[in-house]
Amino acid sequence: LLAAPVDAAARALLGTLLVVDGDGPGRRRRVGRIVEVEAYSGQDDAASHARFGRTARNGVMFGPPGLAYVYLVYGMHECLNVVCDADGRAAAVLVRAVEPIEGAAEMRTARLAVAGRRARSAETLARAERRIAALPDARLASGPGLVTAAFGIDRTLTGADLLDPAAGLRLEHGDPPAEVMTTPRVGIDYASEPSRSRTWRFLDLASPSISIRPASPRR
DNA sequence: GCAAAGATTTGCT
DNA sequence: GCAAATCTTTGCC
Repeated sequence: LLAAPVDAAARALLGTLLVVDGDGPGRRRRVGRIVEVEAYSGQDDAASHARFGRTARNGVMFGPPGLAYVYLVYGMHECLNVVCDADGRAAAVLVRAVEPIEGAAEMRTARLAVAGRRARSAETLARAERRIAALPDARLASGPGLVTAAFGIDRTLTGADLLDPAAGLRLEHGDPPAEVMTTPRVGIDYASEPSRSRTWRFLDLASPSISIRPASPRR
């Protein structure tokens, strides 16, 4: 399924469950439904990390489907990708938003921990804590950087097999959305045409957890 | 070696 | 609505 061309694989990932096992009192089980993704391809895609060919960072994108590719953007946010397409072909699907199903309290705790690490002053920390405490469960993982914050995912997981039923972070089967909307990808204005306009963002408009971005529909 | 820019989020004007 | 925060990656000299 994930071995398909990356746009088809991205569609197929919508509705799939993202699962983090609990391994103690400090890290409890979390489950969410993937409701927004973007497809990225190889050298034919001017928006992809693989557009310059194979490098130290993107190497895993050339590997077999189902591996995790986690990278740091803007020096502060980690983003989770699922490697797709056949082994040897660079492709990955960015997980942009997840709808919490189980363990929302744990996700909120994880969000607070990230905010605590980042805050530069007591005032901004208090403000951030109030903001996160007031978030509806559905908004805890409604952005690529928020998915990793809520699920406790970082770059050390790059290369992990998300299809392994025994993995601490894994994908599990979930029901696909009734209707899928497509738009151009977000935040890739640096890319040339036709890559920039390619409609490789896929979302479940019925979900309350999709990200709110300039290129996304309003709710 | 160096400089530039980034698959984002948050807070303030 | 705009710009800062923050650090890694990558192209190029």
